[in-house]
Amino acid sequence: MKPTFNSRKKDTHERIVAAAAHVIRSHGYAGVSVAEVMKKAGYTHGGFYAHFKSRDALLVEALDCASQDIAVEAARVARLRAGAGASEFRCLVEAYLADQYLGTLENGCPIAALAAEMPRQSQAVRGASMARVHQLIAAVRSTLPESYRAMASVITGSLVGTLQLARALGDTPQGREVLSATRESLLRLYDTSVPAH
Amino acid sequence: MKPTFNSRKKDTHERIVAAAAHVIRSHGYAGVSVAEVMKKAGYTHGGFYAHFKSRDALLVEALDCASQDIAVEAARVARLRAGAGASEFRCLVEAYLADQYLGTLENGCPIAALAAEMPRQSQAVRGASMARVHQLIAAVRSTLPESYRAMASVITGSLVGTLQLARALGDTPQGREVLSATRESLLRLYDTSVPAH
DNA sequence: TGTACATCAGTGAACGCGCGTTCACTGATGTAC
DNA sequence: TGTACATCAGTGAACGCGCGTTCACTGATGTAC
Repeated sequence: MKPTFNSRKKDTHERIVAAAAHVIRSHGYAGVSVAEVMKKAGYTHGGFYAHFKSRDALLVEALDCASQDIAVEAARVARLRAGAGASEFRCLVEAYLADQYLGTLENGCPIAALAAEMPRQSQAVRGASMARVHQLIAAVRSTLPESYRAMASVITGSLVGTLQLARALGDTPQGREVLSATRESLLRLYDTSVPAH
Repeated sequence: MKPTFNSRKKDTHERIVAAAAHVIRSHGYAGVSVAEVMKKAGYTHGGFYAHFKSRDALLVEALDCASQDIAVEAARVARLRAGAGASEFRCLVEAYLADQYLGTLENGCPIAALAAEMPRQSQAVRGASMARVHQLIAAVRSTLPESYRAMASVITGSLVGTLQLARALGDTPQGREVLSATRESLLRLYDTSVPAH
C-alpha cells in the first residue's frame, strides 16, 4: 500500500476539480483557463496534465462536481424546511431561486450558468451536459404531484430562465423582484401542499 | 455631398454589425473574435477600428441589431397569424419557441443566447443587455390580458429557459418534446383567446 | 471630356499577451537493508 | 534506528497559436479646373 502518495494525488485532483466547478459557474465553459484554475487550486499550471487528459476532461469532471454541490445544498435546504411542513416543491423553488444567487455566480445551478453554451461544446462535454439537463428535469418532476408531472419541462425552464434574467438585472430591486415574482407564481400555480399539518 | 463615400462606409459598418449579430447568438459574447467577424462580413481585420472604438462597442451594436432582427421576425409571424384569429400571446409563444431554433443558433432571441454571460460583461455591454431584458419582459407583458400581467417575469423566464434547455438537448425528439410541452403549457395557462371570432 | 490631385475605406504586417499543451527537471515521500 | 536508493507529484520554461489593437500604406473614388 502507498496510502500517502495515492491520497495526496487524489486530494490535489479533487481540489482542482472543485476550483473548476466554481469557475464554470462564474465564467462559463469558455471562461475556464487551465492556468487560472490551477492557480486558484494552489498549484502551477504544469502539473495539470498529470491529472486530466485535456481541458475538456476537466470540464466534464467540473460539471459533475458542481451538480453534486447543488444536490447537497438542495438536500440541506429540504432537511431544514421539512420540519416546517413545506412541500418538496416549495423547498426546491425557494432553494433554486434564492436571493443569494443574485450576488454570487460561482454557486448555484450549473445548468443555469451553462445551458446556452452546451450546444457548442465537444461531444464529451455536450453529452455530460445533456445528461445533467435530463437529471434536473427529472428532479423537478419528482417533486410534483402526479397531475402536474407534464409541467416538469416548463417549470424547469422557468427556474433556469428566471435565475438568468434576475442575475442579468443584478442584485438590485428589479433583479430581486423578478426572482420573488417567479417564486410566487410557481408556488401559486403548482404547490398543492397545505402549510399546516 | 459625398453620397457614395458615406454610404459605402455605412454599408460596411452595417455588414460588420449584422455578421456580429449572428456570431453573438451562435457563439456568445465570449465567442466573438474581431478577426472572425470581419472575415464573415467580407473584410480583413485591420479596418475594424475605423468603424468601432473597441470590441465592446461592436458587442453593443450587435445586440441592438439582433434585437431588431427578432422584433421584425415576431412582427412578421404576428401578421401571418393575425388573420387566423390567434391572440398576440399565442403568436409570441409559437414564434419564440419555434422548432426551427433547435437547429440554428444564429437566429432567435439574443437574450436566450446571452443571458448567462450578461453579469460578467463590461459596464457598457451589461447596461445595454439589461435594457434588452427589461424590453423583453415588457413585450411579453404587453401581450397578456390585464389579470395576468404580474406573470410577465415567470413567462419570460419560461421562454428563455425552455429554449436553452431544448437547444442543449439538440434537434432530437427530446429537444422538440421540451419545446412543445412548454408551448402547450403556457398557452393552456395564459391564453384566454377563443379561436373563433 | 480629360487630366492632376485629394480623400479615405480597407489592407496586411506587427505589437504584446494569454491560451492549451509538452517535457526535462526537482525535491519531498516512501522503501530496502 | 540510520543510510542509500527509487518513486513520482508538482514546477517552470518553452512550443505554436489566436487574440485585441495599432499603424503605415494602397488604390479606388471623387473633386477641380
